[in-house]
Amino acid sequence: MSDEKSLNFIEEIISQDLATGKHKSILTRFPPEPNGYLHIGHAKSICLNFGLAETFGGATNLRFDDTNPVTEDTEYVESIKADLKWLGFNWIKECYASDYFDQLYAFAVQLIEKGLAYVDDSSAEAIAQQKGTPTQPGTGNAFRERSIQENLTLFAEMKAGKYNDGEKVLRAKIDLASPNMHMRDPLLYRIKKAHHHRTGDQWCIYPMYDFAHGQSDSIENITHSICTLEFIPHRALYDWCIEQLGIFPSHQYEFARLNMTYTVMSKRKLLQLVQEGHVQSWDDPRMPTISGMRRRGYTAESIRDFCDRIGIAKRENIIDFSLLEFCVREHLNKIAQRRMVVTDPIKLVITNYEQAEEILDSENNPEDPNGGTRPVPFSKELWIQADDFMEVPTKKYFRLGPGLSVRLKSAYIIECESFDKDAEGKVTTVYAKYFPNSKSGSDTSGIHVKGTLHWVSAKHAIPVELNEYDRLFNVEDPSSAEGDFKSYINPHSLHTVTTAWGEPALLNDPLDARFQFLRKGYFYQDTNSTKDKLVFNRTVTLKDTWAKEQKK
RNA sequence: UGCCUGAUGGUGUAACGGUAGCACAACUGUUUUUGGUGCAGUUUGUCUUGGUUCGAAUCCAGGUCAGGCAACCA
Repeated sequence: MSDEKSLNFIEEIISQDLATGKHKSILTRFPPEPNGYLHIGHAKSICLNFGLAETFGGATNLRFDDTNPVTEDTEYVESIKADLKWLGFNWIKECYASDYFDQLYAFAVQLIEKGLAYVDDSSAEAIAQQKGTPTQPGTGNAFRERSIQENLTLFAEMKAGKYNDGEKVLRAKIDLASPNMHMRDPLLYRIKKAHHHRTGDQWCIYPMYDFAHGQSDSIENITHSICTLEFIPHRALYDWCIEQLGIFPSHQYEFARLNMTYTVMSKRKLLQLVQEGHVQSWDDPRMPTISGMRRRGYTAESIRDFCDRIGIAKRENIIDFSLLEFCVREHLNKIAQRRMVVTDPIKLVITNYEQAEEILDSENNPEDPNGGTRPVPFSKELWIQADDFMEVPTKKYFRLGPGLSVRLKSAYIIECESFDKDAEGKVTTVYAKYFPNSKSGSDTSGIHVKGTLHWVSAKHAIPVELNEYDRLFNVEDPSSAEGDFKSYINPHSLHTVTTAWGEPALLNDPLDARFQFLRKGYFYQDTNSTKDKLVFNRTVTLKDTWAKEQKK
């Protein structure tokens, strides 16, 4: 570890554990509950857990924390695995907490035998009340004093299905006066006569998180069990279970979860967005889900780079969305194929161009010396952007206007001569002459222009549809803003451009190609795109210093 | 009134008693056949009050602020 890069606090703990011989090698785990789709916050945890194993020569288990049958489903198991693979991570073992149900049951029996657990017949409300408050100790009840034998019998009956949901629970017997609420006789098992996606109807009692997670870690010999800050108060219980059971001492460490500006990260809120139709699906490109980002065109590399850059610490944070965008642009700039697409088109007629057409070459990627070129047809009538022409140009406007000259990318320098307007005063056609000796690559004209425009030959153009995305919320922190977070949804987060013209090369490009549409942004073909109707999602815009200049 | 975390520029994150650094953002300039990219630069920071020390972001004590802690969820 001679890197200049400093270690985060978990890496420091691990390198010490390795140095002191506490562990010969490390084993981490990523433990999602299969009740929803993975999002960028999970990606942080994934990159941490798998990254740690990579850095220190260990391995990582994928473990589904499936102890609540009513919320979980195999659909989620599959999507989680797909997202993980797409991100580029490989787990050494695929595990399920439900694989340990027998073992966990035996652990509970052990605790009862040691007089450390009891069956409680109280209602949920009664138990909550008896727990006291953070400032007041809890009070016991008579069930707490049941004999070991009685508890054993009752617990076996719970397992056998003798009781209904909510009739009885198994609780640990710890300390009702503990300043840590989680130690006030926490629930270990509850009755749920529900179908489990893996164990079916084999069980009707299910372990709670606190009785399943640490023991699962221990069973798998996880050395470093890493979770988020809200589990800090659970650690005492995690340790208590392991100690009382005398099993492999896994340890829990906590880091701060990811928050990002202009988005929400809780599963509950994301679910609302989908169910109430604010977005179209879990993989809507505006969602912070892994599948949404994938569909939008973010690369796995850029997401991993992002997770690397945000760091790991214990303080609450809210990361600028622009950092994610930076990571995406940085990667895409290196790999994206350059293409020309005109949105909001107006006609440009080259008055002195007499050939039927000619084929020009344009570089696929100026950042890649081996990127090669593609043929681009040029002709007398072209499409250009409406905002690349101004009837009365402002200062520092480097585009087209009466008498102004620009270069057409990979083609010729032109000079604007005149223009037509329609009845409403909207410019419809621009007329310009071209300089035949200014052809790209063999320019002998000696003319210097400040602007270069992208264009598409009208008779060769293919129609494309573009989905332009903006941030989903119009405030930085919708979750802590006053009122309902949904009232801060940006109504313009999706703008669909139905009449755009693309260059013909697009027809032959592979489905999963990454594009930069010159001067517009990075684009990626949508899952609903077809050969007959090409649909592209805007992954991210280009940085636009001209737009900033205009705002001044 | 309790317990647990934490506090370094706008946002993240380093500095492990000895020069407060890096990245993003913002802003300049420069290069450019993308107002992209690249390159160079600028601005902005140790929550507070005491103490220990030659020397404190770092150690100690008090305070302040922020977040968390009670679900038959994870």
